[in-house]
Amino acid sequence: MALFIEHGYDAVTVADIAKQAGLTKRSFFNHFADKREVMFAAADAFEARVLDALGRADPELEPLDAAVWAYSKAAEPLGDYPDLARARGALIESSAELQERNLMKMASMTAKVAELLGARGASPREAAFVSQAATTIFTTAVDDWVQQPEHGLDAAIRNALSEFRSALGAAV
Amino acid sequence: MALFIEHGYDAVTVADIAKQAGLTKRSFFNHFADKREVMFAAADAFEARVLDALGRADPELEPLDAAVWAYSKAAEPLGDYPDLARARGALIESSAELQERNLMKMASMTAKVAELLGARGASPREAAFVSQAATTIFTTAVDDWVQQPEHGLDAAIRNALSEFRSALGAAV
DNA sequence: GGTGTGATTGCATCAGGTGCAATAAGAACG
DNA sequence: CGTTCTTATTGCACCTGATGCAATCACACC
Repeated sequence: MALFIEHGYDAVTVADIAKQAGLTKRSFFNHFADKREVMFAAADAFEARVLDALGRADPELEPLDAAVWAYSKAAEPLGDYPDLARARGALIESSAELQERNLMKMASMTAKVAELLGARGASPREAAFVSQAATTIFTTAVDDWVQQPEHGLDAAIRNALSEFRSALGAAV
Repeated sequence: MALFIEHGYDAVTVADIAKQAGLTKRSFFNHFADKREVMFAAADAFEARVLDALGRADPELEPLDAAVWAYSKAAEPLGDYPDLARARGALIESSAELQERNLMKMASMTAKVAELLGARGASPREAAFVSQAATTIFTTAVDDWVQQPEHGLDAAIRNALSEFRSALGAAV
């Protein structure tokens, strides 16, 4: 990430990354499926925490509340490093292929969350809609928080959820 | 698309495509930014129709209804060719890089729709949430329709919108 | 000290993608 | 009809990402 930030994502080659890590290009591809993946190792861990939290969520909670709670819980370790999140976000925004990969990761996580919501009793359709809503709420909250970290990520999530409810409340 | 369907996306090279079209690899890249884009020429045209329709939508409609109406209107020309949509969908699903590109296109269109909803008077936040909802509803409807085309795409959209409302109604 | 296992590497190879300069193909014009 | 201007096509050199395979290195374990 340091290399990417300094020179830009496109300007850094896989050989550069490998050299920085004291390895060869070939070894890089033993650890990461492609150049993009190196930016998403943390995201994979985050997904695991989300799914874990959702599995432990209060069964009484409505699907949307449960999903948002899981995101909130999983995001707790990130809350102390807004600068890191901002740098990562800027990097992703700077490269189309990173944006694509990011969307893919989010979509994949959304699908898995939906599956767990289904296991909690929601219909597949409801689970899919609610999970998509939770993803939207979470990414919106992160964007807000990254720009104004002072109130904390948790508050940003609660705020985004509330705004989502009032935005969709009129229409639904 | 015929080549992709016959041999699979990965197995077909850009040189193959160019040869089939009576051109060279270099000329292919004069027409398409990359190999993936060749699958999304129609999608770009669809986006244009969505934005155009939304511009003409009844100003009295609530944001979500306006957006969904625009998708419905823009999708009319597709309604007669469910087989084509199914083949295209299967192809995209078969390739991770096509999925990524598809998500990117949808995200980009979602952002543009949100902008137009903003121009209709919605707040940026409401516009973003509603536009994301409309995208979810539309893609869900297309999936449904592709599997059971007999009731028509328009009915599938209306149905998905209704299901969205009832799924989010309890939570919102 | 020997052995087995996994990580690392070198190498060859391929496909996607780009910049640049040359050239072919026409359309427009006198 | 011939010229000119524009645009599409091409060839070529070159780079990066990515993969398969075989060799080898490091090292924990017995």
